[in-house]
Amino acid sequence: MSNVQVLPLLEPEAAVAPCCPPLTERPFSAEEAEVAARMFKALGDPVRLRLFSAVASHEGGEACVCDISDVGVSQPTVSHHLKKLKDAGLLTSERRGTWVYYRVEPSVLAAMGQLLSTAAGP
Amino acid sequence: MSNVQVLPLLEPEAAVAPCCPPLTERPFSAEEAEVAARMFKALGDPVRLRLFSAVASHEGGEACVCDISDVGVSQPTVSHHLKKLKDAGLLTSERRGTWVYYRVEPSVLAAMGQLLSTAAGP
DNA sequence: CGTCTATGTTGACACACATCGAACCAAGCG
DNA sequence: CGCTTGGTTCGATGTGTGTCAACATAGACG
Repeated sequence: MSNVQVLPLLEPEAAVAPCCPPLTERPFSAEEAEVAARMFKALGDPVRLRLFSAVASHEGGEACVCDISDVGVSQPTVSHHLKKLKDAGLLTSERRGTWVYYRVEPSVLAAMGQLLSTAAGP
Repeated sequence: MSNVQVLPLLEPEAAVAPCCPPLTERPFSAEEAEVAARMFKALGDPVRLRLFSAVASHEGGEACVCDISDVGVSQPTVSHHLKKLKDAGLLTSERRGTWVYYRVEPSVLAAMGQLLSTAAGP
């Protein structure tokens, strides 16, 4: 049983900087690939991508679950995917009264954008 | 008037737009999410990410399998992942004599970069 | 307190996937 | 032609994942 749950807490500063250089700069090391693949994987599901996009594009940068849960799957599945996005560090959640609001972790888009930035920019 | 270049500034589905608008622009439709998730998923594996990065960063933009197959898995597994990347449209392959060369599909980085581009740059 | 709505959690199940060894093609070389 | 090296395909196997129904929790409200 290799079900070790060692989740290294993502410190805010650690989450921002050390993700990775652009994919085109040099071959990724195993560690870099592990970290970056986790983000890509989290967005590698259509339902999660729609949820993420719905939150990211929602006004104010945050969205209540009730506003984004219309993606064609059951409510527990939505909750499951939101949890995955949260575990991957892409979203944060906060309960305010009856509803739970999700919000995009700002550093994430920057990190992934840097990953895909070509060395030869415009 | 045959060399008119239409700039796809306001028409996301026209011309260049290879798959989707930025994630932050509006909620993705099911079809957009399906297409985009396929690319993210292809890069959502550490081994594939290392292979892709190795090809993308290799000089000349292409690499022989023999040059990038040192990622800690067996050679059939490497071939399997390269095939997946090829099926996802991220890589192309060409046999030249003894060796097989892989090369990054150029439009891919642009497409994914556009996906993650925030309306307001950093 | 009891009840209703909004989310999260659990258990179960089917399917997909990553991985390997072995067998199989392709090109060069004696 | 047989041999060697490079690469892909095949079959099997264990693990991961998406999904749902059922249950659990957290506030709001009467």
